[in-house]
Amino acid sequence: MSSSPKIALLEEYALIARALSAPARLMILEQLAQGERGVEALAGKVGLNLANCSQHLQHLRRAGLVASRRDGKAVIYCLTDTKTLALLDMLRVVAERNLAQVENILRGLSGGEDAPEPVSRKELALRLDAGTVTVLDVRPADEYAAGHIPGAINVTLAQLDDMLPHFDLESEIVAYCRGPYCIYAHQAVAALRKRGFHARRLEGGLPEWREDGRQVLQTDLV
Amino acid sequence: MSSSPKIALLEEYALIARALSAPARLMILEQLAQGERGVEALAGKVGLNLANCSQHLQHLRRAGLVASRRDGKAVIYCLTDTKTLALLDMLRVVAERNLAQVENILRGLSGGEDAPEPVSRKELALRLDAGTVTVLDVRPADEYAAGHIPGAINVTLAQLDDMLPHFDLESEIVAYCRGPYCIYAHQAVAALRKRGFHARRLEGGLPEWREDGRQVLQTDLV
DNA sequence: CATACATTCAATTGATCACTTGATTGATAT
DNA sequence: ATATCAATCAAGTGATCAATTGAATGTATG
Repeated sequence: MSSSPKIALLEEYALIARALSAPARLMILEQLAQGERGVEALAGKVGLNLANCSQHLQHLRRAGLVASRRDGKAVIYCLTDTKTLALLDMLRVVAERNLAQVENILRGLSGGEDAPEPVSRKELALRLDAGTVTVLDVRPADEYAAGHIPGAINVTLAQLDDMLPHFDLESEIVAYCRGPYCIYAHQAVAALRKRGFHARRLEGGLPEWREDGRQVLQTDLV
Repeated sequence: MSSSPKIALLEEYALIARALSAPARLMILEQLAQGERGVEALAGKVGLNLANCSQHLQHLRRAGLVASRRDGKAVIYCLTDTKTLALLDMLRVVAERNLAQVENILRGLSGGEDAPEPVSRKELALRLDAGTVTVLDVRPADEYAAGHIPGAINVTLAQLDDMLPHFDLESEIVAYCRGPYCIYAHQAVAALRKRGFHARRLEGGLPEWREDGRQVLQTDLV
């Protein structure tokens, strides 16, 4: 019951903003950006109670950000619009520019050092063709299997130390993860640089890479 | 008290989203996009209680979206970052793409007809130079005085009917207002088209025009 | 120094939200 | 049909929020 059309419009915009105003829902959206998921899988990944996760999903659906379809007993959710990724990224950009707390946390992730500029997706694509770079996918194995950059090696943070001897101290390493909200790549780069490697983050994550229309490899789902 | 840096980051992003989750605050931001304002002026424009407006402003400041300075007895607020405008516009885009309700309201504003595509700022600038267009500023007189597109005529919706005889039925009229959240231009275009004029909206409003680095004229504040 | 003014703070009320628990729906398999 | 499983619904609790009112703060002016 809105008095004027102006307020009615603003209430719709506010509905979307409200949908983005809970960390749990941002994590759900980050997961859905990787690909469609069932409710139970989402609840597990995000660390939520099943019923709670279902409620968050319906909150997101009311805001038009996700859609669902039935597949047998399961209900599969997905993003309705890849533009949502741009909105999420803009939210991050504004946060990084205006909130000192965000800068502090990011500096903390880099071990107090200044992190190097991320590598653009275009540059990585060129250097992948030229073979002058090692690419690390720092996500959990199941997400790597569901789709990854061709040539990328799947190494979780826990496995990283064991892998160090296999890397070249001279050539550059580029790490990526789920996207701008994911900190795995930050942490991997910090760990590698502390040990003397030349490491940088990829700008964005797999969803952004896919959104660019670049090739994504899927491991057999036997 | 955040367990992990990841959640701490997401809480910061969510803080900004929460700041955008109330229509009143979106209206405040729209006003501040026009230029800096005192608390009382904002409260008046947005139709809020003074104390309430002050609280909303502090909510926005906690999210880093606005900043304040003292000027004598008054406290003047302004946007901290023009990137915020891009975030607000993205919010609108996602809403228009995914919420049927938004489409309904916008169609209602255009009197049930399909509204024509808006005129780009670049096109308007060219046609202003060529003199092949009439530009209407459909905002209140004080906002027009504080800054407007050179050559634009200030006509509020209430005055529009009286001005109709002065307009040419053949040449095109372009109307603009505060920006993407403002519906004055929509309504003016609908009214003009209903009467047979060739009218279109400008894409964005004065803040976006200024953000492009284009000329803005200010009426003397004698 | 006292007064007036603009803004903020503090305390209250009603509404909404996040999360939990337990019951219910919908679809498959035996 | 019955059992089983995934997901949603319903109800309850504690927390947060929006809006209002009245008091307190800080700044300029007499």
